[in-house]
Amino acid sequence: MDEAADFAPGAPVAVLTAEPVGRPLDYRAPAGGCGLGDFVEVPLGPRQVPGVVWGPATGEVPEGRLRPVTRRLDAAPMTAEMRAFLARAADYTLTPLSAMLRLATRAPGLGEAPAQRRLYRPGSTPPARATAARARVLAALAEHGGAPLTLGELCAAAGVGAGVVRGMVAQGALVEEAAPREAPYPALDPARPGPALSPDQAAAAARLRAAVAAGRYGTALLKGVTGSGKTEVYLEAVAECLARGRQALVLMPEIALTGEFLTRVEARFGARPAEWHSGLAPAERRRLWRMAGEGQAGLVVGARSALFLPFRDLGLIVVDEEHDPSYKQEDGVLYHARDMAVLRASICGAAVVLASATPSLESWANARAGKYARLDLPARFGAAALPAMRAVDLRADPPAPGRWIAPPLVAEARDRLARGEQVLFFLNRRGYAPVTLCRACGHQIGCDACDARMVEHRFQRRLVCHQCGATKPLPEVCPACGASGRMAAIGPGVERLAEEAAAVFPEARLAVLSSDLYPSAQALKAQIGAIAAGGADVILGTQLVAKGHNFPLLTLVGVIDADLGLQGSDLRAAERTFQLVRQVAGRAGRAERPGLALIQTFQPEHPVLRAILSGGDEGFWQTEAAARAAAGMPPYGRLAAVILSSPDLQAVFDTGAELARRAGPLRAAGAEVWGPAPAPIARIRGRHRVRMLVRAARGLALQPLVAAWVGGLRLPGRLRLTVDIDPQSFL
DNA sequence: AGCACGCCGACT
DNA sequence: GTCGGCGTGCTC
Repeated sequence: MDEAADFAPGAPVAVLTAEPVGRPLDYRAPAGGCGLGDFVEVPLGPRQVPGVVWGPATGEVPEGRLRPVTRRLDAAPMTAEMRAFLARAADYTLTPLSAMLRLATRAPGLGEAPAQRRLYRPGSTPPARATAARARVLAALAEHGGAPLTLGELCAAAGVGAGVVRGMVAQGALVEEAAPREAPYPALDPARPGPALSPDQAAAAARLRAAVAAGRYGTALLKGVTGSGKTEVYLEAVAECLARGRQALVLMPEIALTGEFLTRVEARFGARPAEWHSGLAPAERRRLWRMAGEGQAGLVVGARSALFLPFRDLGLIVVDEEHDPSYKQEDGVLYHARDMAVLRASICGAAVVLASATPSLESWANARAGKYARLDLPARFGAAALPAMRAVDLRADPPAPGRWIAPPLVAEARDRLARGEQVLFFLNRRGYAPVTLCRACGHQIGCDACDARMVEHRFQRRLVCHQCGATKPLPEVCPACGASGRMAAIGPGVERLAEEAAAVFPEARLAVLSSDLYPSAQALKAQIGAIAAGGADVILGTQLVAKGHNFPLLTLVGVIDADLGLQGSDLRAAERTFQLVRQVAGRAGRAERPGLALIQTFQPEHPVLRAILSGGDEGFWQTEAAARAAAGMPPYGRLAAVILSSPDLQAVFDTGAELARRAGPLRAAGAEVWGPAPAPIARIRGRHRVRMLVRAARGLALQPLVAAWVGGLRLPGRLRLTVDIDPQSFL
């Protein structure tokens, strides 16, 4: 424990806590001294809070006034690499260092000694009086192959009371031993033979293995269409990493973390990996956090926050579905998990694999520029071919009024259903209807706290605000003009589509996959599993169906409104639509049966639709890249957004104007500054919002400029200022 | 984040 | 005269 004490007892040290102080504070080293990275407990005002020994004292406060560190905590010290990662991530995202530490210490009971539990195994002496109960206890233990059991397990297995066990311990027939509650994860065996790989897969796997074996930073973009076997390929990289005794991390969009992937890992390595996501029980969270820190968790599969686990020796990070927008954390600390993965890997000498069928333009451009290696898996693995894709021109084949599934799609679906195959209708809109308006006066029901229309959710029988989650009942009487019974649902949501599907396909079993219809991620995953096993004929889904789920019986995908994402002026509208429609279409025909995707649109001649339909990926990316480069937009230029919000409208605009006045140094450095302008959603949760946007050339060090710009400002009252470096969403 | 300090209006 | 509203600022 007391190896390398960098600071002698009483020596001044800087300790970083997760408190909003933001920076390390000076303390005196505790009795026994402490080392860099040690987890400690320090007094802060009237409280005791956990922290990390961050470095030599800053000297901001005279030594005589320093309070001592209370104690060292029983946790593996934070590695120098982890500290460097947090510091660089804080600088990059313009986030206080303390907030980064909070991300990295999301484990309950950090400071407490690891919980122990008592285990029982047979002792050397046989029971003095061999009663039936005592014999059952020994038999129960023998049945478990000699592995020790807890008191509860043993009593249940033997059908005896705790008294029997206690008596046997007293006379030496049983031995009681303490074991850490936090058991290591079962070791994965990288030497097990992997599956047979196609020549393309084998070639890609060999390159990834070599990259991991090199033991230093490098990023590869692994591009392969749905079903091309990307997972098998990057699991070979995982195998290489494990064989070298280093840890591996596979990141997935939270919703894509299903049992299917864990089962594949088990088949490959003989044991399941450790899992990290927001739904984890506190004890499990603590166990994984500690095991990662002790190097005991060889492979962790997790959502984006797993990036901040205290890995001892991380050799590989895989970012699966790397284009997925959910990798960008949009509240609290604003970071992009893909970018932070590359940052962490570059610091700790790990390989990165970015896997996707439809890479982000950022990654595509980095590969083209030679910053990333590029590996393509062209063919689908196995018998299936890519789904055929056709447009349904809604101008020529419109659905009946009040309906949204056009006749060609209905006909095709009937055929598939008659053959016992599954059909998916995709509409990226939760709820029943996006707009509720009064037929008498035209009033639309909006949220009281947000500048947004409320969406009818018919299953819930309420109107829901998709910005703040507020709900209210559907009014019988128009709140504006008082007309009764004139409120009308306008436009389709996935629930309304289900209603239509039930009418058009009365025999079919329907399943609606929308995140709001399930109480927990667990329930949603169970439903996805049931559907994959054939528990439904027609699936109505929002975008979550695009995220890597495999439905073997599915042969027809109908995209109800491909124009939906193209309407806004969002920088990434084209890219997002391309990725989403391609991903959804890729759900069709994974098994032996050929798939078909029908894409409903009013503008089949639109370049994005043409690119989707033609399958000309490279052409699409080149066109998109050229347009972004011409506009100086990411990835060929850099953006930073500043969002001001306050309940006080005047304060928001005044501060925006003040910021605009102070933008001189930014402009002098070559950046453009736009705004202040009301945000597209000008009010959320009662807070008015104003945006400013900074654009700069890629070579410009944007963060220091923005930090100086924003930092000099005195913020009145309840006004909040958020800086979003590399913004993805422009709401 | 807490928790103090502090400076103005409504009561005993 | 005092109680208490929460705006402002500090925590080593």
